[in-house]
Amino acid sequence: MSVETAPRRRRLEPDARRGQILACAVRLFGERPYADVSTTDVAREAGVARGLVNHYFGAKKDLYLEVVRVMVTIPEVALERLPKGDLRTRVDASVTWFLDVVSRHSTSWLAAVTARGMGGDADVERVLAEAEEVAADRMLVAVGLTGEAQHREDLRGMVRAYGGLATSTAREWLQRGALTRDQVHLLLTTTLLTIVEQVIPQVLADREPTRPER
Amino acid sequence: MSVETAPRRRRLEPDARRGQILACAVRLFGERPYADVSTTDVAREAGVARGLVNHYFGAKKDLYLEVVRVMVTIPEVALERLPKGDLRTRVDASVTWFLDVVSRHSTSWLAAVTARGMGGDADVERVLAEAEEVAADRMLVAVGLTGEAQHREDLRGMVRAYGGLATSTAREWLQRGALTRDQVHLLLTTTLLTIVEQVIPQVLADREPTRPER
DNA sequence: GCGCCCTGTTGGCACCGTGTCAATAAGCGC
DNA sequence: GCGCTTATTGACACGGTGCCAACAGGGCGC
Repeated sequence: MSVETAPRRRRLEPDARRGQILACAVRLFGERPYADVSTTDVAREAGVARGLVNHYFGAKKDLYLEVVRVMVTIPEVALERLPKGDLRTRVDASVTWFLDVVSRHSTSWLAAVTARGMGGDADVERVLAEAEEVAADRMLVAVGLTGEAQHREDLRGMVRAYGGLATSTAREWLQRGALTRDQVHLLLTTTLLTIVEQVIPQVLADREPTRPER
Repeated sequence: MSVETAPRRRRLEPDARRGQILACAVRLFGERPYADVSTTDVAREAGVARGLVNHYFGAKKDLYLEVVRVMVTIPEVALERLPKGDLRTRVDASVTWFLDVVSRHSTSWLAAVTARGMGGDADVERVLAEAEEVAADRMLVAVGLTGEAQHREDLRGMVRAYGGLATSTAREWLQRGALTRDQVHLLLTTTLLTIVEQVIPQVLADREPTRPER
């Protein structure tokens, strides 16, 4: 009667084990704040000794960085097939796409965005900033503002700021339930349209008072 | 030659001691993230035994809550003397006031806002939410949207969302230096104007399809 | 002025979570 | 089956936290 059907130790390939632990960590950090999740919890969840977590990820903060990176990495699948139509259409489609993706991964996305740096940690801030960066660039091409090489930095700043609006608005919808999806959609499209049509042209114009016309 | 000018122990009134410790904590948490500030640091900064910190504030998190509460509490002095003029004027004045106050207390304000809950902590989130609430209400009266009793919740949601834009935009200016104050001012005024004039009327209209006209 | 008592203040204790490392055994090749 | 590589473990030390009984500052009554 072989009771020991499961050997207490099972060897996995490093990549597999690492991925399994990371998956468990993502789940736990998604439902509880940073300080309330111990590496022991992660290890228990993965059915593994606590030391192994440190072996694969180093410090707890490093594990958390990986987790946040996974959480904010959005499936960059589509978005390549919507640049047709005028500005309003593209803006509308972009907002729709954004609301779709955040509502689908709402819990983990909320956790990642809410966890703005476990109290101002520099490294976490960096990871969030990188994600903002790619999102902003993607948004720039979506609304067709790829040129303007010399103002690229100003534009990125504007779009990153708009990202803050998108984040807080989505939170009002998904977390607080204070707004409906339609209201959020309306707010985000109208605002983005205003920024692109009114704010950005004025910024581009103001930046070169040194070279009037010619 | 009385060398012992300073008795190693000095008794202060509870309020005074508590306030002194809190002031030191505000300074430390303003320049370093939550995890990097130990209660020992706070005690040393205040020239006091570590146990006293726990005696007055309980757990470290409770002290942090007090600190955040202090950081986000804005001097509610003025703002009562700007409701003259049309909408554009009032919006402009409100944004100017906001930018003034955040730039004056930039470091502590940034620390508080960036510290979105030390990794999603519920209590810290609550304190931030309360601050957002009063800021939103203040903004509502500033732009003259006090009526509309039945839509108050929707309006507050909108304004809170706009607060996210204000936050991220100010961060682009103060922390990243990616935008100038003029650019921030332009973005915030134009956007707020759009929200009040275009988005909100539509929301108010859409909410009552059950009572068409009469 | 001298003591007493109230209470602000201290130092040390026990506990928990983390990071590290040598020891262990799983599983593949022979 | 044997041995070797290495994934995995358990125990150790360390630092930070919360708690508590003991201490002493300084105001009060005498």
